[in-house]
Amino acid sequence: MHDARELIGLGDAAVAALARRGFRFDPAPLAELLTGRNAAIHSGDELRAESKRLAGEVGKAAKAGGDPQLAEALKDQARALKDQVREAEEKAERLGSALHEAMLDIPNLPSEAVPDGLTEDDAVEVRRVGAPPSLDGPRDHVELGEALGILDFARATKLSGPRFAVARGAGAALERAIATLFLDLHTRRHGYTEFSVPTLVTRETMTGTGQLPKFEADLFATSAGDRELFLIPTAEVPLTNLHSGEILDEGALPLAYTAHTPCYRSEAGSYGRDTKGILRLHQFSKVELVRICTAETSNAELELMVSHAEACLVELGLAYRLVKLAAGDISFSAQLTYDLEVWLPSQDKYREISSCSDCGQFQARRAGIRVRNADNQRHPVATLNGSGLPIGRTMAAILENYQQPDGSVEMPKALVPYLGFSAIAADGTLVS
RNA sequence: GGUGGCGUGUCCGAGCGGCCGAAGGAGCACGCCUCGAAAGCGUGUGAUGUGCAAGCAUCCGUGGGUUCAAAUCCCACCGCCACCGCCA
Repeated sequence: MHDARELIGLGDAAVAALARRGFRFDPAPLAELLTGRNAAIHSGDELRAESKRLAGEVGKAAKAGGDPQLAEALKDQARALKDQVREAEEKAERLGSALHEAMLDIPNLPSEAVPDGLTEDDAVEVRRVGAPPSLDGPRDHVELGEALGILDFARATKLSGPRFAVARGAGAALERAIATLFLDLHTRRHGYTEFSVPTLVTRETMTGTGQLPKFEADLFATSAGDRELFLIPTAEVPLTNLHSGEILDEGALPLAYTAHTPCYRSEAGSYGRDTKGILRLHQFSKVELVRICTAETSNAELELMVSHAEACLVELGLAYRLVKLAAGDISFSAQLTYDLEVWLPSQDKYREISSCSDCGQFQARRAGIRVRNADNQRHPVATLNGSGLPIGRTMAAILENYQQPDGSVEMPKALVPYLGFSAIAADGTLVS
């Protein structure tokens, strides 16, 4: 969420910046709500001050044992004043919440560093790392996974419907090994603190990071009795909201948090896309990175976080490229986003595996996360989040990139200690 | 789910319906003292809104209510603690 005064003050610059991401912004009605609300607050304050003064006089009149008629007259005045106070308060409340609701629907401003364009095709490539393997007629991860007996889509559908997967034997072990490798990497080498967090969260928590109120259709929700909880689409939500409503000491920043959690997404609106395999599921698991820092350092922090996500791919020996997303393609809360795309031999192209975003102060304002600086001033912090990395897509990339002509799949060296085997033979047996 | 107790500032902890944003401690910051430190002494030390500012207003778990006036009275809810029941 933006600071209303600031956004309105930006005027045409804000309109232009939001237009870059395809959002039509009209500051006029907001400005009207803001000035109306402030005027109502002001008059309410004045009336209340007068009311307090009167109450004091009533007290004096009554205590002094003075004129009881005077006290009664003052009470009448005070009663009349109270109606006016209430009126002003209601007006301020009404205009204030209208303003707030309008503000909740306005996306973050793309940073100037973000390239123009509205689609993923407008992303700008930053660099390519590693060389895709040369494979003759590569099989895709679905074919490989089913042949090896480590992925079972038919039974997953039986259990839960489309867009779910079952991993079996070495497949399940592989998921577990990948997650552990990533967590070890981030906690031991990159300095992140690991968390285990709730994956069901309140509406308020979802609003803090910007998933709500606008994108309710993308979420799975649960209810039990009169309780309503949402399944997290990413650990970004609980990790970032860990500090909602808090004032942090500048010296404690940056905070670097990681968690491995299941993620749930309705995937509404992606009907035709990636219907096959484990690239796009309603439930997947992911190791997430979150950094909380001052607004001034968020640029550098984003570069750092991207390097941490990249390290996962380097560690696994997977070829990838880094792209900077176009203004129209970054997520609602982001002001700058890098995507990591891993090479997928079956598709003969790079596919998104990580999204690393600098949300600036946008989420912090919603969630009320602030920092106190040396001068005792308070400002919203900056929040960043990135996948580091999703387990399923990583597994798909490993299967496809490490497949051998004989139908077996080698395991990346970094995973062997976690797995206890170095390859899966074509018939599904493990090679130690 | 049942019964009882409790929810006040960074923490502990007082608080009679008006003089309470709130006593008193602790902590922290600064100053004095000291060769330096500890102790001691002094001063300061919450947040939010609004306003150029001075200021004004709001906040004592949350939301309602009573009253001219609520941290203080009433109601509901939430959370925490203890015991009981149930349970992975």
